[in-house]
Amino acid sequence: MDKRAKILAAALKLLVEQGFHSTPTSAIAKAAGVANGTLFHYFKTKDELILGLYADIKKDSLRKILQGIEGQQSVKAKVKTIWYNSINWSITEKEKHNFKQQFMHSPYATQLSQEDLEEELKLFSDMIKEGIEKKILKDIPIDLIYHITHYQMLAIVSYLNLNPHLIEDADFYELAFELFWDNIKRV
Amino acid sequence: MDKRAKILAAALKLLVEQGFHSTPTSAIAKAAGVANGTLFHYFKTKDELILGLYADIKKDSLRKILQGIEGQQSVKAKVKTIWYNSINWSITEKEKHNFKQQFMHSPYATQLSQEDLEEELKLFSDMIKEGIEKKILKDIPIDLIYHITHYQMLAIVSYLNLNPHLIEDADFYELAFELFWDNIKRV
Amino acid sequence: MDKRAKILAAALKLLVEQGFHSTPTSAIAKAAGVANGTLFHYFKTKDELILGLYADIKKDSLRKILQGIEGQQSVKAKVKTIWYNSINWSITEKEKHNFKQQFMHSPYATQLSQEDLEEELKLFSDMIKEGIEKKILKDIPIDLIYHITHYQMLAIVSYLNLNPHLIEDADFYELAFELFWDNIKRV
Amino acid sequence: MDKRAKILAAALKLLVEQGFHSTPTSAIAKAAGVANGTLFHYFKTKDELILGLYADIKKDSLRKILQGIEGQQSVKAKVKTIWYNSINWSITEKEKHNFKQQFMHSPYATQLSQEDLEEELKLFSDMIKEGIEKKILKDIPIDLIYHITHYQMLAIVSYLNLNPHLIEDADFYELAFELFWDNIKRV
DNA sequence: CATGAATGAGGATTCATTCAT
DNA sequence: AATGAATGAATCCTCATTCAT
Repeated sequence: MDKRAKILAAALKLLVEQGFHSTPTSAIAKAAGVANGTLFHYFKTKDELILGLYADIKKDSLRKILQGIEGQQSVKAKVKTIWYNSINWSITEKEKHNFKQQFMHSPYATQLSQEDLEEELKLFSDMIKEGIEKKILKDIPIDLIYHITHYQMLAIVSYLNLNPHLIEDADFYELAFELFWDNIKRV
Repeated sequence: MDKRAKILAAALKLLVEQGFHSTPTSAIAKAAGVANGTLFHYFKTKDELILGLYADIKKDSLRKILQGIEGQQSVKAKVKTIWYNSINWSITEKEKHNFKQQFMHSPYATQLSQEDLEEELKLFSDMIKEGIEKKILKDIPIDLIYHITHYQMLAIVSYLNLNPHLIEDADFYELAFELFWDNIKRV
Repeated sequence: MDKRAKILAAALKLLVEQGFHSTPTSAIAKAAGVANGTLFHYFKTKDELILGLYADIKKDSLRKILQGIEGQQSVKAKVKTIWYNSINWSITEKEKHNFKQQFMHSPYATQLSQEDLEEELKLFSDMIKEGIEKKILKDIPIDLIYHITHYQMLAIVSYLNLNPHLIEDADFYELAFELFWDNIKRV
Repeated sequence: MDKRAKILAAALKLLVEQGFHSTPTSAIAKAAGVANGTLFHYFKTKDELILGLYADIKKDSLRKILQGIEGQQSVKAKVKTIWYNSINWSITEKEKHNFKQQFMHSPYATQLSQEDLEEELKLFSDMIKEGIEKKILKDIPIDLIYHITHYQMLAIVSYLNLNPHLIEDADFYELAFELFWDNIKRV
């Protein structure tokens, strides 16, 4: 692992544990095993480090979420794959998930471009559109469906973190997905 | 308005705008129209101010959310009242809602007691239990229903903030509630 | 006990325990059972309180030290009385003794007038002069004898505080006085 | 002189002049010609600076006090060497002496370990023991002799500071030592 | 006399950032 | 590229003192 990666890894751990402002860059450098100044060689400012970390995490998240979607035929199967991948990523990459949540609810979020915010929506809007056209999904605005979906997944992640024994329980995922599907499917 | 209230009001405004750590206590005092030391006369530390503000906001939120629930007969009417009150509070008290969200995703949240975290759940669990027993709601864990409900409301609030013209649209609330009701009602 | 006395008593206790600058006037007022402002009604400033406390303590010390000296005939008996009274006062009024020591080694000491500093010396100089003239004491400067005497007593007080079991031991006082007497008596 | 030494030198001067609590760290840094933060780079807290200064001064004092003692044969010659070295150090290093006195009479002194307090006693106890065994010194507890000796030296230092013309007067030192010697020698 | 809320200057400490090596 | 000593602005908090009641 090169120094840049070491710094990012240390930053992720400490920023999530202690919060953005309560984590000095010196602590990050120390945890990364590099000198104080080295951190600023790779990231011009602390903000750049945090924004860079967010970008890295988001890229990682999107990549993992889309895995296996190509092989799926039906809209429901595609949605299920994404739904499962999302929750799986948030559980296995708990620190990254927490970082994202903390980031999105901090003043840093205002620095994100419109484009950035809508990136995820765009990836899924074709699939949602297809679902609506095929009368599988409710005929409501695409971004409303996206919103509901996103928060449904957050609900399940939060619930799993409070009930960790369910993480390995395949039945629970089935149940949770069907709950969610009732929410958006056309009746 | 007494000085304590002035300080809390100024704190709410600034903390939401600039974030917890980027808001100096001096700025809060100035905005409240009191001397620097006065803030510390009412709140021993900045943390105590933030925790105190959270407690105040939570109390306000719970009070408003429960309004009018006594008059409702059916489980669905009760749930609808709470659902509507919640969203209404989050929209009309946008700053307070944002503060709560930022607070819950910050390291401050870890300072909350278990009791504190479950307070809202407890208030609603009887109603949820009644719904399950009467075969109106799905037969799944109470706290799972609570979780889903909570996040559904967050989704709608977030969606309304992105589409402010819908805030006055009664039809949208009907639509959104029915969506949500599909999610938890027994089929 | 009136409020002024209560304040002085509380000040003595806290100032000795925590030091002059680490003891807020608010803590003194609280310990004295009076309001913050009341302290400043009796003492215009914190410095005035400390100086006033010193003055009180010094007066108390001098009064006790001179007790019973009138009844003594010989120079040695007079010196012994003073020597014993001094040590006794420092042991029984330990807090006052410690306050005096801390005061004398602090920058406050520079605020004392020359007169103030020499008051004790003057009280004893006649006795010392008599001792020298009667060839009982060594023929060395009066203030040197006074200095040596003063520090001898401090030595014994310090030693007694480290060995508290000797405080009740009359033999020890005899021994200690003879040691000291060897120091200043003419041979 | 490196920055750490510059800070210690400035601290010594200012702390003695103005007292521990009346001397801001900013004033020390300024006097040392370094930035405010630099002081905290070398000393984590103001307390650590003061404790560190005390440790340095004590080391310096002990080193100077023991100089030349190896060459002395008799117990009296050894004691005289130490007595003279001690007074000499206190007079030439007046600021350090005053710092030590102020420190020992402040609440900082309670932070010293038992070991720390007894270090000087231990250095001299062999010599005192030898003196008692050879029937040169009075047969009284070793630590009592040490106490008396220590305070005798303080008395002379205090006297010399009030009478500076005697500092160069070799006869005075002879006189003062003989006075002291009468105090502890066996008769 | 007594109170205690209010003040605001002052001080210890932190920390992002720079830069000479 | 890497280091870590050095910087000084920024911030939390303290506390002597005032004053309206």
